[in-house]
Amino acid sequence: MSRSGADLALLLLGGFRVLVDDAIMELAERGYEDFRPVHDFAMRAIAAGADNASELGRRLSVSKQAAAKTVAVLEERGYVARGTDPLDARRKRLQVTALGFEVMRVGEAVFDELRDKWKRKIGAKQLERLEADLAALVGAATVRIETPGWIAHSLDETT
Amino acid sequence: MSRSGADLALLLLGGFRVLVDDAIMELAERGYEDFRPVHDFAMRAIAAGADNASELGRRLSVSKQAAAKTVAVLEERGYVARGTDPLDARRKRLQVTALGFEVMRVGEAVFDELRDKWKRKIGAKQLERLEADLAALVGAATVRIETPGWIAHSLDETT
DNA sequence: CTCTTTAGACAACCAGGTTGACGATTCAAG
DNA sequence: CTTGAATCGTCAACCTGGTTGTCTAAAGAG
Repeated sequence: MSRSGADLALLLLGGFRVLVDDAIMELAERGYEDFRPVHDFAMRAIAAGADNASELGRRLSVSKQAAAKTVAVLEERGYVARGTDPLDARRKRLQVTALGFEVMRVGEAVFDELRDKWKRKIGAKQLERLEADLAALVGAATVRIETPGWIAHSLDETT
Repeated sequence: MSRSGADLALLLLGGFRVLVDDAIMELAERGYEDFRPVHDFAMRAIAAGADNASELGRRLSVSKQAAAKTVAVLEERGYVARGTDPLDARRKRLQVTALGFEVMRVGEAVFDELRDKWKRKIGAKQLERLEADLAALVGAATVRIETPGWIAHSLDETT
């Protein structure tokens, strides 16, 4: 049953989408409306020390303007707070709020539950094997989760 | 080594991106500049009988305007031709050109080569296993490859 | 012959990125 | 202390790839 390479790509994309769509839907049901992976990524980066928009942009490999937009929605939802920096009047210091940490925790739990569901379907051993194989295949390539024309551009146009 | 559910999602996305980015790069090197999965999809649909923009839109679950835009780039690159329909003066009959079929064939070959590379890395048996597992997990969910706010919206908002 | 449906085109808009410019502030160097 | 370069955040304009709404022309049903 030798599938084609294109089918393999579709399966991978399908797996990702099923997982993420389910997670977003579940999060919405639990009261966290329209929470997306990119939000989680940004909050993690902020919690990890990217406490201003420019730095956040650098960490996410995105322009500072794009980072600022993301921060704006996170602030609006109450997931991060923006204060002034006493040491540098240019900066707006970013901080993940309690609510922000909560939604991150719940998001993690939701993903873990989904993974458990998969584990029950194909078995723990095989799921770990699948993950190990994928890790080997993907290698060191860092996954940039947003990427607008994602399906379009290669990561570094060596053209 | 129990990974988290979020990591699993990232691995799947990473696998897809590595595959697709490599394929696009390889296609570009072979002279097919900026050829993307969505183009292949559209051409297949056209070849399969969606011979006008409105029908194409319906098949791809996309507005007829979006379909028309895709057709425009395919026509510009010489992959599809647009003629008049003798039976219906409203329609512009679409046809995949010889060049169009060529790029589809090459694209398929490129993907198959990439799959072979993976096969050499983790073994034929295990790759087939991986595909079978993914197929079981993804289930019947049809993968809509474009999807603009893909990472955002769920397929059918049962909210 | 008239009413409704359909194809395709045009325009306006949206999301989520991009680049460029700019004022305010910081910092390094003379 | 002053001055020039770098950096922060913001604003504005633009790009891509979708969307909806509107319109004309053609087709088809009654």
